[in-house]
Amino acid sequence: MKYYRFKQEGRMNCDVRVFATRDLYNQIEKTALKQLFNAASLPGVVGVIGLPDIHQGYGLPIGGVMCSSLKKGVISPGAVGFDINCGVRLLVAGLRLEDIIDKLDDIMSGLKNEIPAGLGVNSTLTFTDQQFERVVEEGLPFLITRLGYGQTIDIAACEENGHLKGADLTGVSKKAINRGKKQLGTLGSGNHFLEIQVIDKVYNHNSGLEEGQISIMIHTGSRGFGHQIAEDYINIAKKRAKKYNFDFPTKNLASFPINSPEGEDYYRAMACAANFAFANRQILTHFVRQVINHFIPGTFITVYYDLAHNICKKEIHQINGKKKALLVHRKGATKLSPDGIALVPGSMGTDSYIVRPKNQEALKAAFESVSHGAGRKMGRRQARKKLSYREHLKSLGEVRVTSATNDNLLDESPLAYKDISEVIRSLKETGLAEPVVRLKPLAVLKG
DNA sequence: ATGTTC
Repeated sequence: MKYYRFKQEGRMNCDVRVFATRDLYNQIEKTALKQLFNAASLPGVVGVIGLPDIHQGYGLPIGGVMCSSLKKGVISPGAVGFDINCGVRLLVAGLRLEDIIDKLDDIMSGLKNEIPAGLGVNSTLTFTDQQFERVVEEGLPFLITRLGYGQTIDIAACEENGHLKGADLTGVSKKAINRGKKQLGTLGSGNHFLEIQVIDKVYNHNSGLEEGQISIMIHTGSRGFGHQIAEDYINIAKKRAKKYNFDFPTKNLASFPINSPEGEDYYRAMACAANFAFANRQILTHFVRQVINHFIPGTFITVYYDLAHNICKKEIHQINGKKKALLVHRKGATKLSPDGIALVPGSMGTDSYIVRPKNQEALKAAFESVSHGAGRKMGRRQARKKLSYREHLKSLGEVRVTSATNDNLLDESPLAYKDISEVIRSLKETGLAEPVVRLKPLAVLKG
């Protein structure tokens, strides 16, 4: 286990641990570290960690985890971020590379036709007010058993069974609901993608997966719905700072006491956005099943796992050797599944991994968290300026890219992201995780 | 990330 420990001092309420080797540590921005110290200074915060690839974010850095005491702590909309339950789902098909390779182009254009993608794009589906309310409050169990999008066996394969409890639409603005209702069943834009992959290396045979098998990865979140909820509550938190006599170390970490009316409202609204995102990935799964079965009838597609990158949840962890009930905020970080696996996606056109914990002590010290994927190396604007289309195409190699909009292609180029193998190496070196399976992209539908 | 800049 390898981490840097910053002892509690000044306004901090707890230590900060940053999982990194010396090399990695030297690459971390000062501003990202400062954000961790700020997080540790919020009332009732009892644990803050940074994962090896942290970089500056809004309030809390991407790759940051902040735990507050459920009794005395805060809940911070900024620490969850704007894309609530942005996350990744992995599907496994009963197909091998040779079964699909000749039909890949047809399947990709089928997916492009079926799945709305891009900024501000709306769904092809319509939901009544009541259906929408039940989907976001009850999550996958309702969507699957009552609306028919998938099979009940899919539910158990998702983090929290695809349903964050306590979701309640009453604290969600009309504006958020109106945006959300039109967007359930869409891919989105930016780094969101849908990718067909082949399993090209199995490090551990307990994974149940075989080399040459086909998988599909879906990366999307809660679209305008979660974004609006985040914006609404961040604004409220900034305004209420006085009421609760909070002197936030930075505005962007504005928070509520967990047990305040506003704090409870945010949790219930955040849970709605989390359920929306689980449902969104489930509906896209339904489209994937339809399209692949259209071209290759009889194909069985299972959900391998589905996890969140940006969320806060009530969990039990050890603090100073004692079990404590915490509210764990993860931003650009994921929790290991009950089976002890996590998905670590690469950028568009690069490898992804399934990982498992390497060192149990590190796992506990990190509140069972690992990195969420290859972070950005260049900002969006910087990527557009610095990269040429030719370099970008070359970096994609054999990977076929279908873009919904052909917009901002360079923003999401593999060249604008860190090398995923470096992220995996850093997880190994810090003892957080090791690879179980490597997935190689064949074709990607870019959002 | 996002009907694209508190």
